[in-house]
Amino acid sequence: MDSLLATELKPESARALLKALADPLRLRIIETLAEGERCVCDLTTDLELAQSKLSFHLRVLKDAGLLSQRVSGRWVYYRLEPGAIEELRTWLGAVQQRCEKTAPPCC
Amino acid sequence: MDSLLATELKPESARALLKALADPLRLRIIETLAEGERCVCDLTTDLELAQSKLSFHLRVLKDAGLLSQRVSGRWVYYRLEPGAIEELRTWLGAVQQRCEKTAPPCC
DNA sequence: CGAATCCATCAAATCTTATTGATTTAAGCT
DNA sequence: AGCTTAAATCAATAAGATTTGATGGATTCG
Repeated sequence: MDSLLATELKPESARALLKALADPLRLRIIETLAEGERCVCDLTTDLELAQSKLSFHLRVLKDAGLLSQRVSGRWVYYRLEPGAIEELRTWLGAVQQRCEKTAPPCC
Repeated sequence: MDSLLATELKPESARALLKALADPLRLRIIETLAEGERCVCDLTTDLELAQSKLSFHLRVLKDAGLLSQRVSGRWVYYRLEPGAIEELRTWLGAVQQRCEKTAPPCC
């Protein structure tokens, strides 16, 4: 029915996305995963991070919907969920619309 | 020379924008200012906020480039800087591009 | 001038996030 | 089974962000 409509992001989810992206380390993770799916152990060496630290940030990104994971044996592979950023852009577009009324200077 | 090119946002500034937007109260301020320019005293009553609290968040938004201010006598009027959100959207678009290579599953 | 109003700033208290090192669960290996 | 490795979780701490109430500068008004 509304399959063609971009489902408007809940403010709550939008904020989770914004907050997740607003961190330099997490952006590094995202840039790295842009190269392709990686397992946690490769990420720790590539990014030179303590394992538990990386795990913490991966969780933030996953909870926000920016990453998904795939488990294979002992390894866990993370990859980007590119739709998430698209949704955020759409949401920002809506905010922008509301802001562009360019209301008259007050008083 | 590059006057027509959207000047790419520095990561530092992008993060400031993301962080500034990732807060419910600050989003309320933005939505309110979307109605038009307002002085701080009107905002305190409209949003029912302590003055120093509002002042704090206005500063965060202004430092991120989302608001600008105009001083007139005792009053300070804040208004949206709509270009800021546009810049953020552009920046997000660039991130998205980098992410959409859809690299092959690892291993 | 003196009183009142608008607003920014400051310091202290509190709340939230991030880091660290240790522990735990699960899987694979010999 | 015992040993090793991968990764999540936990508890303690550190670091940041926000809130609160107080203070001070600037401006207007009587």
